[in-house]
Amino acid sequence: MKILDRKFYADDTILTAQKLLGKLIVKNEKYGKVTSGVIVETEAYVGQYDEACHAFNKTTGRSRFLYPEGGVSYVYFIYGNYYCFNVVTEREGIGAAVLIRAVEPVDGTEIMKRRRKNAAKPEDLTNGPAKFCMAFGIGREHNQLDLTASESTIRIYDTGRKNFDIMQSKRIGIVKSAELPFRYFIKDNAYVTKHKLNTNAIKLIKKI
DNA sequence: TAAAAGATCCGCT
DNA sequence: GCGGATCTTTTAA
Repeated sequence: MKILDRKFYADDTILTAQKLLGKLIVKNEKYGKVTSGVIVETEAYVGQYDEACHAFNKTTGRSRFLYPEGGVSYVYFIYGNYYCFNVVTEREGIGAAVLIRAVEPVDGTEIMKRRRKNAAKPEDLTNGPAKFCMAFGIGREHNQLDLTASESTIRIYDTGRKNFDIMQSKRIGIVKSAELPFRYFIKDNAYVTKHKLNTNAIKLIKKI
């Protein structure tokens, strides 16, 4: 498998959010083990005209990490309890990123189960942005990682997975710019976040 | 210095 | 489907 390179992330944020579906995210664990999963749900945060983006019209203590060149991680803390993991996109100076909302577990599921005691079923391990971070053990120390480097703790690979439909909907849990349809997910995948928006979603792309 | 809001999860209905 | 928990980050004064 091949690691996604800088060029992949330099693309338009909305396209990158779609292209990340079906890709494999891998994190190194102790004793040579890894946790990994296929990305099945993403959201785009584009900065310029998107008020929900942390970088909209400003640079703050945390949002300064949204401006490096694409392919770097952006991890932030939310609701007093949870972490969310993003991938910075486009070129240096543009504050935009893709939020990883859900993955389908591949390797290290026993580690994920240990970290996700509340998960009754396998699909509860990683079907949500903060659940994914809990299952993978992602925290502040994983901010600003270069995801294109083979020695990085977290990397994203091209799997060659195909034959799936991409669905589009409004984003979940935001108030500002809530009308923008920048959420993307793989149709009929059991590991996608459960939400009423799923049924109203628009069919977008057929992958070959 | 203080106050309000927040890219969520979980338990209960 | 709905509301509470919980505390960091941001913004305003």
